[in-house]
Amino acid sequence: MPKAKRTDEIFPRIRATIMKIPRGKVSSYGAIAAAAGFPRGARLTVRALSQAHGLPWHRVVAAGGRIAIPGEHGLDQRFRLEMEGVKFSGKKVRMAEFEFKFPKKGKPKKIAKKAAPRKKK
DNA sequence: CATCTGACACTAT
DNA sequence: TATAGTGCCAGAT
Repeated sequence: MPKAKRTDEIFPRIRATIMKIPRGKVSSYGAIAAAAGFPRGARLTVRALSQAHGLPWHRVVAAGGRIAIPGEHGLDQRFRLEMEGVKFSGKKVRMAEFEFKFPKKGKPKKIAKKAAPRKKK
């Protein structure tokens, strides 16, 4: 088995995560990456969206609900989100009301979780 | 193998 | 709010 754990698992995983975002909700690059298994892979989410197509890219925003897409595409994204029922506060999405939380894998065992211990090298 | 780039996140000023 | 610097990860050259 697997050892694959390579970049081959990155895109498929991120794509699947993005697909889980329900209509009318949004998520951030960092949150998606973390949910997919890459706590620091915000850039990976970016790549996944840019390379793959067919994904609800308009439901993905930067931290704080900010639209990180330059040019008119950003306005397009905002328009699409409003069309789905998402409201904005100035230039940002009201994350407090529309940020989608991904399901934690979880196992119903005791809670716990301590901050993510960073791997040191 | 070294360097740069990118639809980022976070902190400091 | 805006700008700048730093860290992160993978791909492109």
